[in-house]
Amino acid sequence: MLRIYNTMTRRIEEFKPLKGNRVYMYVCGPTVYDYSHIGHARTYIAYDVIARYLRERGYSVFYLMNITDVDDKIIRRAGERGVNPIELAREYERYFMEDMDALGIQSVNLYARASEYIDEIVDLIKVLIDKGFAYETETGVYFDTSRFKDYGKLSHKRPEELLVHRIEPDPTKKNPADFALWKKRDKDEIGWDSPWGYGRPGWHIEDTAIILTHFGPQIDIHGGAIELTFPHHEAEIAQAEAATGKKPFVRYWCHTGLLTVGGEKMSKSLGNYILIRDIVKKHDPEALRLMFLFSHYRSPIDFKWSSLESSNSSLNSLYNMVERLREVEADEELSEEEKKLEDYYENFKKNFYSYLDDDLDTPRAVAELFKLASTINKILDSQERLYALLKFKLLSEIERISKIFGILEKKPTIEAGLLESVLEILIDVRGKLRIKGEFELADQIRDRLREIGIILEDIGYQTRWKLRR
RNA sequence: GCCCGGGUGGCCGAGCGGCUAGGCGGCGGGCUGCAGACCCGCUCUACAGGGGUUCAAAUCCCCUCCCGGGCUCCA
Repeated sequence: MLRIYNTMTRRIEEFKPLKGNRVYMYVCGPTVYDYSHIGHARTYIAYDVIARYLRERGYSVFYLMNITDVDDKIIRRAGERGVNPIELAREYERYFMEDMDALGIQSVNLYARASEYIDEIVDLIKVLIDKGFAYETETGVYFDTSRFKDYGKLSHKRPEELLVHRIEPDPTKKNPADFALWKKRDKDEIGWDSPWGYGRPGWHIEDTAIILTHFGPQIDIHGGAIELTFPHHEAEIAQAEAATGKKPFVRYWCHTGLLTVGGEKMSKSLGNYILIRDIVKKHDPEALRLMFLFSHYRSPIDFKWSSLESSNSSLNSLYNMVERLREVEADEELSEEEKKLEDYYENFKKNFYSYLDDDLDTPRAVAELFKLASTINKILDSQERLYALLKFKLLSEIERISKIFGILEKKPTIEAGLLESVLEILIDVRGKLRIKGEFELADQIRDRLREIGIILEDIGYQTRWKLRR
């Protein structure tokens, strides 16, 4: 039985989708006005693993993510650069996709751009006004939080707490807690026509419109980082439930812990802003994934380069084990030791999946994986061969795990550039043999290379190579 | 100020009433022409501090200290 923590109830609950084994899953995507940083990586890797696990568990998951391409920050940045905001958004969206690819995140079924849902957003706002949950002022259309009794239920805030605000509220609002559905703007800014005049959507409405369009009034999982709980997700509940009348809008609210660098939230002014693209240049993305798996998705993580390096070593040791297992010769006899390993393996499976079932407890599952690795290494140390069926079982299990975690997915391949370097080393060593007069060995190298299609030609003590046609 | 999370061994990080988590690093040993990988052992009875509850507390309760997040920009 799969159980998952629900921010709404603050409890771990049994996971039961609305419609059989179909899972509607939505995660708040990025605002594309800058390169993505490791905080994004943390969040999206966490949901990638959740989606992968649900699928491995037999659920048919539709994973939907929005791309916020209409937003104040985008407009400001575009203004600074003198470019069109949508063009700027497309550019950073492309970088975002590249980063997701680099991190091995392919689990999202559909990315939805806010700008392509303006009609749906306008329709949704109309419904909210008609039902008396929203009102128009000279600056925009606002959601009337006093009309929605449940406002605050997700973030567990009392109504009086909602009156506290850091930013000066728009004076036309009835209540400081009310939030914008439509912002009226001048024609010189990017925007769209609406029944309330030219302008653009508020921050929270796009997600609700996209969800209602693709999934309808109720979904199974809605995710995002913990910082989005209030006001963003609170507002989404208000918009959706007020508009459709169906409760709950979301069956399981998931929130991932925040990532800090040097104990503080990343910011450019602090100089602790680490981009995904800078990490993957120097480090194995799988090491980053493993680093995140070492802690629970809801726990905060303080990023340290030393942790990433430590995870890289851990990853290497797992790869070594897998390689040894792949290469060991199979036989048909089951030894006493192998019997024990088989029992251990059955036990491992039980533990491993029960930990993942328990609110995706990857730290404990990963711990089990390392114990398994150590057990496999021991047996590979103690005997030359491995019982064929056992070898097969272990390898297929590891493959399944690698699919869930998105690690150990690289097959050892040599790309062309590397192959050339290897050839150069070989030619260099052969040259040294010739200088020493060890022609027999040098000729052997030349002959064996010729057999596989590589021709060596000596010109004095220089050697060049070409491929046989 | 109010509301949430946290503070665990050299480092990272689980556990959340009794049952050796795990990883990384270091040291010693085994294996090895050398290196690497791997195995064994040690570092490792650690849980911010102070009270309390309990047969039993890192885990529950109270107080204090420190850190992070939210309180309409945020993954």
